[in-house]
Amino acid sequence: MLNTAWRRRVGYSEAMTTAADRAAERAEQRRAEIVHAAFKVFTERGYHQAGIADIANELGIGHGTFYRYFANKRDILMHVLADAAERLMSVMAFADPRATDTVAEYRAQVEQICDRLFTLFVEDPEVVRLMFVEALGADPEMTALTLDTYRGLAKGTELYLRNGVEKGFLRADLDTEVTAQALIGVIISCGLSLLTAKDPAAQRERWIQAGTRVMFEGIRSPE
Amino acid sequence: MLNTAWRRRVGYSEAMTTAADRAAERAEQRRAEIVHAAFKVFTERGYHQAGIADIANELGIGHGTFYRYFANKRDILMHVLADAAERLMSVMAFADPRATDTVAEYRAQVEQICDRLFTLFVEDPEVVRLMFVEALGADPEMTALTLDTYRGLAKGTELYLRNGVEKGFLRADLDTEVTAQALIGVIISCGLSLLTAKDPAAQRERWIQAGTRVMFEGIRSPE
Amino acid sequence: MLNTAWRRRVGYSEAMTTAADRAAERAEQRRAEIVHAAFKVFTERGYHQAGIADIANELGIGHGTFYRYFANKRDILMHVLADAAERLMSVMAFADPRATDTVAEYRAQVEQICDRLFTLFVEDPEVVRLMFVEALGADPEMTALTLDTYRGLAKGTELYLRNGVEKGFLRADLDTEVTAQALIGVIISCGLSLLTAKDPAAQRERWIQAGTRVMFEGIRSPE
Amino acid sequence: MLNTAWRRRVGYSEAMTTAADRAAERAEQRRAEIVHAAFKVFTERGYHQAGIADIANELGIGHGTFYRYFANKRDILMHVLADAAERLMSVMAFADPRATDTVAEYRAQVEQICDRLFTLFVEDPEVVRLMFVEALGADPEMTALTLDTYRGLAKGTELYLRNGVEKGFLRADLDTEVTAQALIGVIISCGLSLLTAKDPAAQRERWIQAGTRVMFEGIRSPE
DNA sequence: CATGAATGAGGCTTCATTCAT
DNA sequence: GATGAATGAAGCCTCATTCAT
Repeated sequence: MLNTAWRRRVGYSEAMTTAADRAAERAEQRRAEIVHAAFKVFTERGYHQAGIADIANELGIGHGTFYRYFANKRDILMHVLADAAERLMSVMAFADPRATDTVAEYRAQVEQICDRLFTLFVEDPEVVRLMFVEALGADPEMTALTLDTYRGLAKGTELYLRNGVEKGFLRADLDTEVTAQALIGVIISCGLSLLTAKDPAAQRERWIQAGTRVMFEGIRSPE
Repeated sequence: MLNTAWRRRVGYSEAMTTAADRAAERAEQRRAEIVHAAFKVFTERGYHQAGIADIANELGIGHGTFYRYFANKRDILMHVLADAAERLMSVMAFADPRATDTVAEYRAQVEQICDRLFTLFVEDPEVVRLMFVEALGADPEMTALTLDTYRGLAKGTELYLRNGVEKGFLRADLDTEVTAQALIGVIISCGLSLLTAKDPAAQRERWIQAGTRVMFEGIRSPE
Repeated sequence: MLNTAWRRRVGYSEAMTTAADRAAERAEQRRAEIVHAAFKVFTERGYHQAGIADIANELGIGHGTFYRYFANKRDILMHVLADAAERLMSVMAFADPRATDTVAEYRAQVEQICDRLFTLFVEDPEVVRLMFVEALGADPEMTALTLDTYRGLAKGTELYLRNGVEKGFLRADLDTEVTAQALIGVIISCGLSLLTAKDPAAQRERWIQAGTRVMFEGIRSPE
Repeated sequence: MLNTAWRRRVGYSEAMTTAADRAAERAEQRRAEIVHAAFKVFTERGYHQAGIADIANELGIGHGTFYRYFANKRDILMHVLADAAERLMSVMAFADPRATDTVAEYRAQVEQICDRLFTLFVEDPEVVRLMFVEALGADPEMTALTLDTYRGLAKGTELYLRNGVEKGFLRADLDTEVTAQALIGVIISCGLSLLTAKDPAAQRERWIQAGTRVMFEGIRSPE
């Protein structure tokens, strides 16, 4: 379940009618705006090069206001990353690991996940930039946190592999843990690649094709 | 240790007795020491958290001395990364892409490369940290440069795949370019994984096994 | 005192009640305070010996505050010099070059200008110090700029001389350009002289007398 | 006799045959070379912008060597200025203040002095740059010293004026002290003017003409 | 609540000077 | 004597953060 360190807990209550509630709603909206602006700024200039003033500027608010919503620069980074992670997760966690019973089914499932994932990469390259670049290098603690997140993604992926092994349509001796990490590596590489691709949409297709081929059949020629 | 594998040996003539030569040699040694110290400091604290003073302190030299050998902080980063890249390359570029004629031969070759590569990852995790973490996130320009480097690694890897396709022991329709990038992703993921592994040496073996299995045979169960 | 003569009055509308206006006014006042402090510091220690911290200290403000109002050390120098130049100009440019028709009138005009000018020199020796010492030697570019300023002063002085030549009360063959520069030289020399004079006020009178005598009649004894 | 603060005392003994003497001679020569190089460097970049390394570089010597001949950067400045002052003095002190008995004779003398002086300005603008720019603004102490030097030059000039007053060919009520200072001002202005003149040689002539005309006859038209 | 003026810790970099070789 | 490697004081500047309005 990923790591919870940068998970936002946004508790909307269903009835939001009092003035205080409306204020809280507006505050929450403001927070979201700031996160959005920070997303853009961190992506464009990089976390360290970006300043609080840049974020405030982006929104046309005073930079003092920023501190009414976030404790400090690190805090907003955490929230931005939580947002990015959530977007990533919402795509990857869509399917049910135990829903497939045959290679064909699983393959279809993988293709679907990849399709959605790589679409995200093409449409929101900021997510890639944040998750695979800024989060990784912000500082040692951030690096550790990010590696934990990657491991979390791998754990999620592993569930699919284990399902396949248990149901017998994947190799019985598959090292599900390491293999899952390797697959995450492929995904990261795809994300980074699309970041600078001239025609990301076209590349996306190739990655889906090539990725699933290797994943399922390997590279070797059928004898 | 660190300073031998990757140091540019400019080919001094065997007679190295003049004062100028000795001075040049000592200067080169100093540069290497500083690079080594920066390696450590950047790895431990991260590029942005690290200061020139930290590097100088590590060596017990005045921080003014640093500037006799490197123009500025960015300069030393470039040199450190060049070193890291060279170490990585020297391991990956060891084999001859066109030397193999069968899957078995190629697989042996891959296993050997992985063996050497993952050994580097285990023994010099700093290289991993520098190449896959710090280089990526230092600043936008560095990010671009690093992605270029990754692409270069992929291009190198592609040569092996193309050889296999041409010789017929790899699938004819293999998308060598994307597949090579995917393999680089696996390598990156392995590096990052070993970075925080409890028992990196043990993990190394699993990665070699699992990695080559997926790569050659895919994950699917033989029907 | 200092801050009134030369301050650019941007013509605020009489109703200056909005917060924004008051803020702008305070900012302008702050800028003026900093310029004033810099005036003092540069005069006392010299431009190169003075530090931003000295200026901030002089005002009892944090040195970071300085940078909210001026881009850098060079910037404040430019502003200080602009102020000094403006004060100098406002004294010299007071009279109308074409207003005089006889030697006597012109001489009275010159005496008045000198009176005002040398009064400035006595009362605000900082202006002299800044314009004739610091500005000249700050750096090669500043030197060129300052020499240009001197030339501008000479150009202004030349207008008076040309008026006299045209009206016939000054020598027809007067080299107005060079003579004007020579007169500026006399003024500079006076300023520098008063800078270290024991009794500047007394010296001032002598300069006015001796200066105008030489200027109009030369040094030679009437035969 | 100027002020002695930056006067070099170079005591050549007539017999210079022993090894020690030859060494001393070579040392003296080295000192002169360094002064010459510093002259150039200070002139080109300005005192503060110039570094000891620049001077050493100019000569192709190690910058440590510099300190074997001069105590510090300020020391070399003093020597350079002494050199410049000497050159200036040697031109101005050429004539005998008491040698003239008529206006015509004195005027000829002045023209000769100006001729030599302004020739120096044209041929060695570095002297001007050093004496009238760098010396003035190096630091407060230097400024004071330089103003003293100017006063010394004025004192020297005053001797000529006093001679004229005593002999009756200059106005009896001439304020010789201030007038002398004014004349120095004209000379300074001339020097600075020639520094940036497009055709210094041509300007030189105009300065001599215009300068002596004003000095002797004033600017007023003969009635 | 919003603001932005004020702050100062912190970091980079320069360069005059020293001193061992 | 000559050298230049080493040094660290000194100074500029940035920017995250605070807080009075």
